[in-house]
Amino acid sequence: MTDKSTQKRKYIIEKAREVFSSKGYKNVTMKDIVDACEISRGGLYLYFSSTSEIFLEVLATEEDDDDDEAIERALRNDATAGDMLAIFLKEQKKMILKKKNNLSVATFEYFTENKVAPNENPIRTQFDTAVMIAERLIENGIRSNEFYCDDPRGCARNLMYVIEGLKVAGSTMGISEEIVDRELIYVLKGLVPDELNN
Amino acid sequence: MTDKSTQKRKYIIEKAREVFSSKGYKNVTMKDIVDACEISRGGLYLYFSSTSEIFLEVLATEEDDDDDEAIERALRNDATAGDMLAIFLKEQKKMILKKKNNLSVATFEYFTENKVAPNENPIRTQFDTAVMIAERLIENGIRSNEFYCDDPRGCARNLMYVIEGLKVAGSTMGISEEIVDRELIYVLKGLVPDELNN
Amino acid sequence: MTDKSTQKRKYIIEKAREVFSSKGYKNVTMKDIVDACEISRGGLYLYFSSTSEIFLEVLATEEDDDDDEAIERALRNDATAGDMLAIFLKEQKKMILKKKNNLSVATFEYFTENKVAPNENPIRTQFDTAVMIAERLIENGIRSNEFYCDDPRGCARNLMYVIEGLKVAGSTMGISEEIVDRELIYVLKGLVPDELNN
Amino acid sequence: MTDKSTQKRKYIIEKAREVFSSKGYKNVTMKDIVDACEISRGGLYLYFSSTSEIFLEVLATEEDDDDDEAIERALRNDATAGDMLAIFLKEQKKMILKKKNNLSVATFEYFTENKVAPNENPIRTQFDTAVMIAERLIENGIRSNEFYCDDPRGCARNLMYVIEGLKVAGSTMGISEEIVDRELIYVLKGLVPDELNN
DNA sequence: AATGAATGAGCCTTCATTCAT
DNA sequence: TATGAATGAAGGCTCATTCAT
Repeated sequence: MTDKSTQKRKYIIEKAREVFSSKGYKNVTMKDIVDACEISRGGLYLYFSSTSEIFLEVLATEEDDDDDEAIERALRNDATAGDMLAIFLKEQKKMILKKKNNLSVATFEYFTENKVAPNENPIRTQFDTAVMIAERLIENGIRSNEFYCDDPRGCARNLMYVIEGLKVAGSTMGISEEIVDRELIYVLKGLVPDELNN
Repeated sequence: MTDKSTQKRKYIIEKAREVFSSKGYKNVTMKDIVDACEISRGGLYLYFSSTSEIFLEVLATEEDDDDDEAIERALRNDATAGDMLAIFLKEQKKMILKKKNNLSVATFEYFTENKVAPNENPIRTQFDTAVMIAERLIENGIRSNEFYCDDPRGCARNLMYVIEGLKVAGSTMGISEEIVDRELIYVLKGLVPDELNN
Repeated sequence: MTDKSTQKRKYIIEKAREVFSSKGYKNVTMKDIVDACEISRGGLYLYFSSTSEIFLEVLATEEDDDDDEAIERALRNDATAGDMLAIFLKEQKKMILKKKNNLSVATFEYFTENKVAPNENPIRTQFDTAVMIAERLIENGIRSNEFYCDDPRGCARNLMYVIEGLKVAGSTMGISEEIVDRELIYVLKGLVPDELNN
Repeated sequence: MTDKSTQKRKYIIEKAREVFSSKGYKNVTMKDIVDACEISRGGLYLYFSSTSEIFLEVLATEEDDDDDEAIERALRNDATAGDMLAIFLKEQKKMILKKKNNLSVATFEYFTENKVAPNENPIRTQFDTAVMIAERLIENGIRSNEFYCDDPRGCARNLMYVIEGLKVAGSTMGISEEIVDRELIYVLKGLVPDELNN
């Protein structure tokens, strides 16, 4: 029972993720999720009692992410720092350009109307994690003399804020791959010793 | 007549701006605006027939902005480039920290569900304008030897994307003034000749 | 004033006739009439206070009808009874096939929901008039030996009920000119001495 | 489930029939039907989403009609052709005089604003059926020498158009039983050999 | 556990009617 | 007289939520 119902919760979460991914947060009704899950209205209420509750669980339940894995693999092997940062940025680009399932719109919608304590806020957690990863990658590069930077954390943060900005731009004004590249390269230039920039 | 009704339109727009400012876009109903304006349901329909229509007019109607003016004044006088950039950033900070009426959430919501031709998109226009202003200010600083930068436009863009990122962060994770300052300073450091950074 | 306002009433009536003619009765709003007359909402209320009131006046105000006139002319001259009946029926056909401005739908709608004393009912009046005319035409024909009929009034009534039936059929099922002709001819055959039918 | 909901549909249809019967088509709102059914607004929308949809089903769902049955019975026994025609006409009279649930007004209203392909038009179908029945009855009478007529179909059609005309007259001008009788008798006289008319 | 019919609150929209100018 | 802005009642529709089965 408990086991079975845990399974069902997971099932609902995954279906709901798809729904939020394509419709954002506010546009999603319980019926949308009921339909996606092909269960009954009442059935859904046995597990969750609002879209908000479901959404939080969707966020809490990490999607299987082969990307982080790719980075882990790279870190374990002998990839150069540049290679690894490239992998990281490629992932970020996918999200900016919506080439991958993307909860960012839904998340934005959710957290703009539901204020949450900072430390419980998955958005912040994800952001902080991303900053940390970027920082680690940059430090790696510094150690291997590929990059130069006297404030790796500051740089990582700058990078991530630029990426956030690009995500918004992608959703609100539309943005081309070229523009994303241009901005990312601008940031990266600051990491490369001057003589290489010429 | 026409004059009076123009007044009323303006009145509605301003009330609506407050509403969108505090509730975003999707959550706003015609009733909300009716209530804010203290007019009748039918009365509102005399002027506008949907929240979307109203919202677009809110965007189109520039809020009286003493900030641009402040910058203009500064430009006319003998303010240093640094002073002027400071004024510009102070304004941006206000928006990030929501210390001033802020449509960015509503705007985000609107344009994520209503795709618009790039050149008609007020968001993009505003963004481009801000980039232009920042670029101009930076160039000023370069001319007066206050700043150093070999890609003023790139730097202006980087600055604005960071600011966009900070706005989102402000809306979704919450953000303190310190953090905003830290990020802006990080960008500015890149503008100042190295010897001064020490 | 009185004179001027009488003119205006007439003006409104005629514009309203067009509206009722094309939209029926129930679909017509005060605004429709206001728009057709190009006057103000309040202005219309100075003359009439409901669509019902206007509609009754439309009915009461005979439309200038060149058809009756055509018949009158025919009656004055030496047209044969057959010619005259043909003119009469041609008019009826126009109405059935909606080739002329036609209040019959509006009238039907009005009188099905507003019961009126028989003698004040313009529909009945018009119907009775039409029966009378038909009767007179038939009698003419009998006198000239063109027609044969021992119950001219009954025949006239039968004719007019068939015509009413054809009007409904025209509005509800659609009806072709051939069918109208066929039915009218069926009735007329009863008027022609048997030997001529062969 | 399906069975229960089928029952409910039927229930709604029957209640709606009464409503349309007494108020016509255009005056009927979803609320009227909700009230008649004593269900909730939302409940009705579970089954139907517009008055139009409901009305079409009302038309499609034949009301239990003991009349056709009466005729069938008569046909099976040794009723004379005259008897049978009398039964048929009695039914028609009921409808003309609104002594039985009568959708003709509503139907008229519906089909004057919703044009439908002729063969899908239930009004036409019903009319054609009635003509056919009348024709059959007349032919019966001819075979038994009760009636005389050299164009049974034409006569049947004439009869039905007169009946349609009488229905409209009933709705718009009001009509007495005597008048109905008079008109029907007029038509029937044409069926009876002359010598009997005296 | 699961179903899905039913409810009713809440927003949308239109229109007859009024009223200050 | 004439205007047209303003009102609010009425009806449409959707959706979260409940509940009998």
